[in-house]
Amino acid sequence: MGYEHKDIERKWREEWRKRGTYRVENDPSKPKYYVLDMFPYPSGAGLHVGHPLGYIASDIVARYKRQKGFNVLHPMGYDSFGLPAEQYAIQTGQHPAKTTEVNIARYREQLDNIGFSFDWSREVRTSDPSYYKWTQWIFLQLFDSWYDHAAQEARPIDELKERFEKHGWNGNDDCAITGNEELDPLAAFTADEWSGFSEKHQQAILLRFRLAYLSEAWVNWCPALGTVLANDEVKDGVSERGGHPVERKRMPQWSMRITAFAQRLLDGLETLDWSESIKEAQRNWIGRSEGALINFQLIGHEEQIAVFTTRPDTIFGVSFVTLAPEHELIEKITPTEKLEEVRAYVTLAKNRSERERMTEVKRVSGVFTGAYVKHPFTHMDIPVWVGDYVLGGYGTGAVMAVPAGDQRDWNFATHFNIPFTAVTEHWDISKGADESKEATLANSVFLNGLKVADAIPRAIDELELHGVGERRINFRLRDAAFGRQRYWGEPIPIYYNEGTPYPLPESALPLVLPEVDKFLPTEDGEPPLARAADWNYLGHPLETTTMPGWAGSSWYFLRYMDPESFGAFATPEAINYWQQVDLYVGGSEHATGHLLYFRFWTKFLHDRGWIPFDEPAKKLVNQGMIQGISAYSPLYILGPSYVDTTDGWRIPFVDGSYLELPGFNHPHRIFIASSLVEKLSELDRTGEYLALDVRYVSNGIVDFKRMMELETRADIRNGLFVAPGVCWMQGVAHAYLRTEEHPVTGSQDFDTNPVVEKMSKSKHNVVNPDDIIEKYGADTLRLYEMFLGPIEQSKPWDTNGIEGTFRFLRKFWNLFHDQNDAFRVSEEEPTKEELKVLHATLKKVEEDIDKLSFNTSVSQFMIACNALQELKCSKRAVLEPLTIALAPFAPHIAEELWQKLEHTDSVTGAKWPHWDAQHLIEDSFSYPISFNGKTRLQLEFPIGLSKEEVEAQVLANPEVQQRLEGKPPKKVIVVPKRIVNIVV
RNA sequence: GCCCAGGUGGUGAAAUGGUAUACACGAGGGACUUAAAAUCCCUUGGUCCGCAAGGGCCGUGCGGGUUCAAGUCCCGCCCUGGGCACCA
Repeated sequence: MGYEHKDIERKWREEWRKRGTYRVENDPSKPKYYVLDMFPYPSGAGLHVGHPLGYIASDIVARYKRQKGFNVLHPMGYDSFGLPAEQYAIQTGQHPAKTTEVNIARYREQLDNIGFSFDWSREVRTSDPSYYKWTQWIFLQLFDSWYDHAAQEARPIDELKERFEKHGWNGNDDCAITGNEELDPLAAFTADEWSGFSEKHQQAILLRFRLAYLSEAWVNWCPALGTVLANDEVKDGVSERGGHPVERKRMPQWSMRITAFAQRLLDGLETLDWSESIKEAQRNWIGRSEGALINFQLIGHEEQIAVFTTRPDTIFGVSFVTLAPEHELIEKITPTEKLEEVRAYVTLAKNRSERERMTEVKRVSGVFTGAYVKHPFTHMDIPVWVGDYVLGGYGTGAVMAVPAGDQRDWNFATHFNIPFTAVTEHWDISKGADESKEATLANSVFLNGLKVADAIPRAIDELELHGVGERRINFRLRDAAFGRQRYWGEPIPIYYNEGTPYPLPESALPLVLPEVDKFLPTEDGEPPLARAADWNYLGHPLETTTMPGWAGSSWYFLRYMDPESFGAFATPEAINYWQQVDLYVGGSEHATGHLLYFRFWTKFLHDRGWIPFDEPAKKLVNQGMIQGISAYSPLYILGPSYVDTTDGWRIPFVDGSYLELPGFNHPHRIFIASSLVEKLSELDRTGEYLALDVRYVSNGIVDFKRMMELETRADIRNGLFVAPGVCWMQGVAHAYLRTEEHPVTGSQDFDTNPVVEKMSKSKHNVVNPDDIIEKYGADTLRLYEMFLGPIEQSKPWDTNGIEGTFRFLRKFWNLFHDQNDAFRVSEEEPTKEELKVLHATLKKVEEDIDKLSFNTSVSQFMIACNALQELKCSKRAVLEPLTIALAPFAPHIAEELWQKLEHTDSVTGAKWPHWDAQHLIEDSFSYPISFNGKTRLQLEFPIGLSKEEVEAQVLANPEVQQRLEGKPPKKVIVVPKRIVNIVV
């Protein structure tokens, strides 16, 4: 009886599906609102309670906006290409498409249980050929484009070709050109020369300008995964997924020229309503720095060494030049007698893994090349060194070393005893470098006496005047690696004619992922696609690498606008109607990956005229993580011993006696499976903690009874548990729950150590939303997730707290029902007080949704419910609008009550109730009377009273008089409807 | 090291410069009940005085400041979480 959440929720899920309640049409007569959640990857683990947090928030906004009269696009789909399915395929032979299908079905089921208002008719999957046809199409457009820096936009490559035909190329006429430059700079050519070039040569040159291009590039090669990783997929020298070692390697590589858009990606941030931390992360990632490019003439060679510096003002402090070990001039300039030594160092430095270089930051290493350059102003000889503190991939791979102004240079110079002088006033160079921007220059000829800020432009002017340098803006952002030596991704629509890449014609799209016998690289190290029979286009070999995970997710928001569109990724009508995403909700871990590529592709599509806006999402909210509370029990290993049981199980255990463990109230007896003991002894992990499955833990105490109940179920291998008598862990074969000699009988509790950390399977702290919904219902789950705290904050999940929201829903239900659960709503006129509760709630909830402050709106509903219960109010005029307002938060119960209120339409379409300020007007206000800011008493006065009247009445009050002890107050401050403060 | 976010009861948290701790959990007490569940009511920052009614003092990471009034604004620190990093 009462609020039967299971029946209600089942009924309405079914009803919504039947009625097509959440279907959205592209209806230009209505104002639009686009709410989007970040694309989920359908992992095999399914959803835990942390995942839907953002979806619930966006669903509330979507439903609210719909009630406010907007046509709301709120779609969902799957970023369904990706590594885990492929890893699983390699292990099991199961086709990734199949695994993905199963995982998606599971995701869908879980999502459906929560009651989201997604329009599933618009679902997209990146691994669906009808979708990736357009991912490939966009790739072809990128291949067909170059970046015109003068116009600051992407243009068709044909225009560049025309330009070459007419004017040739002067070496740098404002075209973006990256990749291969440091190894093989592209020389200028005339129009005549261009015409004389072979087709192959012309294509090779055009490739240097295309926005999707193939080049020899340094890549992060991960041998264990057999693939190339992007910079943001590598963390601490190992792969982000799986933690395998990664090495630097040079190989032909498809890349995206995102660097061409660096300045616009930076500038565009100013226009976005995104969190400051995400914008800052992107700014750091793009890493713009202003400075100068300075050329140092090599002595005895034609070449110059170009360096980039942000401190050209310290030019007179240059005491040596350092090249990165990868620098191409090293071989050339090193005299024969030094060659062996230099080569040895270069080999060593290059082979030092990223990890070593990271952990040995403080270790200075380098070698003198024997070569010298000329100082551009003083014409003194400056030695050239090689040092691994200079990075090959940043700037020009060379620095002018100013030990007096840069700490790293100072360390290097000090280590190798290279002499140097101060370049700023009053500085003791024996103590370190003066990196202060407030310093005044010294020993610097024409810069003497200038502040750093003034010296920099002056130095650049001089460099330009002497033709030895120029103003230069440098970006940290690198071009994005685009090819993956992987099977489960979009095939790159490129074929090769005598080694030259050509685009497939649009008519050949989609280039469907072929069947292969194994999902592994071939014997000679080719990617899996090389295994496919007939992997060619009209006899020409097709590209065998596939696109990275971020390809499909860089434009998916456009496909939702028009998912069926056959002739375009979306029709112009659909794009013009839906425009940008109004609210984008997702995790902040995508700050520099997805969110940057997403913006990049949007800018590109804008430049080429396919979409009318150049930022994908106006407002972005990062939901915080919901953390798990892990329950730890100390792990004591006292040495393995075994007991054979009568039924043939080998019960390994560790000392059968109870242990008094420090910090725990109850004695422990811990048994550990033999294989585990061996493993742990090897690892020497005695004294560490083991995680217990949180399903058995309540308030930090293990509920032994519950554990026994749950573990008699079929799937006993799910997780670890420790009991007074038994320890059992996932993946340990020789463990058994019950023994003859050590029967587990009692319901003896024991303590665990709670630790708040990331919710994950490996920590046994995962809470599954399905379990919560089973017990409390989806509406309670939705409310509770919102009630936990501000959306963007991380917070631990504590199932114990959920009772509060569950109780609230039951109380709300009871407002509509009598003691016998008969529906009873009166048609009486509401009282003034009841109306005040209603309108205060509508006002607060509306304001809070606009601020995305959902926790406070849930509180307000609770306050209203408590107040109405107190007032014994069951009047339609109050409850009906409240039901509409609650619907975005708890749609099932609201729909049920709405129906009971004799409505035949859905509450989803009900107009959001208008709140009226007249119901909120108070007659009087209870003033806190404070003395020197400390509240001492309350006095009630009518609202209409003037400041002076209030002051007079307050001072006339006997209690106030008593506190004043007859002395006149220094000052009395009256803030109407706020406070009275008396200064004594 | 640099950048960003944050620090308030036992816990999750609330508070346009204006009554700090709303709402909820937990805890304690009580009502109803044969009992349990459910529901409802009361208490719940610390501390001191008082039999009590009630009252005093202290309290939003620490130290200063502005203000009639500071969790909120300013200056200087400390701590936690996240991001970046031999980036020239």
